[in-house]
Amino acid sequence: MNVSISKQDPARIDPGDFRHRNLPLLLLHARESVIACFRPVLNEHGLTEQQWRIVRALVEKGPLEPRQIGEFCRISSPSLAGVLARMDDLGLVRRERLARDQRRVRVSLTPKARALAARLAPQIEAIYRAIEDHIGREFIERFYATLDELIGMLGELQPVARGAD
Amino acid sequence: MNVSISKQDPARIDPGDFRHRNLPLLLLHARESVIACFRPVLNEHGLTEQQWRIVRALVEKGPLEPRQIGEFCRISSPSLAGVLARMDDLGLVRRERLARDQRRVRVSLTPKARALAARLAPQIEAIYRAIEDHIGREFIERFYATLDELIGMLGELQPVARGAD
DNA sequence: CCCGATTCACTAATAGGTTAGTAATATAGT
DNA sequence: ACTATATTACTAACCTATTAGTGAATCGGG
Repeated sequence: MNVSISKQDPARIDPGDFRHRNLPLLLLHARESVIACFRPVLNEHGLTEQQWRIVRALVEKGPLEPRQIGEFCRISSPSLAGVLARMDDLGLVRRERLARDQRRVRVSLTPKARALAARLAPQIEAIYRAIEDHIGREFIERFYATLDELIGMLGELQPVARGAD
Repeated sequence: MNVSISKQDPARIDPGDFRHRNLPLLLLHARESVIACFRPVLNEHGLTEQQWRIVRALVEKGPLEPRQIGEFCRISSPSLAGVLARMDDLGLVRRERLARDQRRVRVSLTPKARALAARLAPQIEAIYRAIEDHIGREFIERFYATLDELIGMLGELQPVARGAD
């Protein structure tokens, strides 16, 4: 009699079992759409997205240590090791041990990287303006605020999840 | 006299040259915050995020061809080749050539993958409810709508950029 | 029917992400 | 001073992303 009710068999799965759209997927798609606007100019200058994030962070904040770069640029420590090594090879950054704490490293931009950033920054800003022109400045401003809010609220949810170990 | 005006030297770069926050970075952070809620349960069941996206897509839409999976799950063709091969090895999907078009492939879920999805789906849905409880259902609904809108609007911007080749 | 162009899945090479774990250094407590 | 702990950057192994390019199959126009 209850044949029409799904889930009588726990091994059964049915499209209707997903009441929520895949949010990580939607965010991936959105990010992909945005980055696609910038990737052409980055590639033109031989930079990857991650490298540009780091260059920009160092321009904005001055020399940083790897863990600070990782936190600000959202790059994990293992990824960062490779990225910074390649950037060092390319002559974009310099790495030096701190005298007072031999564990730590100070990463700073080379003149070459500064010149690159100076060439790139206006192009990047132009793309932001083009995006604003197309989809509306208010929309973007609200979007920034929404993302900040989401990150803030999920940040206080995660510790709860970790407590369930 | 105009020393206070930056950019007198085109090779000079200055934190103030960035008037817009890094949007791809903000989206990355947001996505990271969301996926962090789900990753523990996925790992518990031995699935990567990409594998779960594919399983879910096949549950929702039935058997698909690689390029359809790639489009829906936002996975590039080269990545997909590896992901599907590993999923095949794990016994999660089956791949068969179409008789009428030997270039194409049909990917379908195995019973094992269906059982896995049946176990996972309620847990995933529970996490969505926990998120809704914490940050508000309305917020999430608006957020979905905003992301859709952004994707839609950027989708019509990109062809313009490609026209500049 | 044939040939050029397109489509499809795939490979190769390199970069980055995730998880787990390591070695060196520094710090706190005794 | 000395040991236990914590921190920092790093390595290893595996998986995924990006870019470029390949070969097989199909399609469309002549």
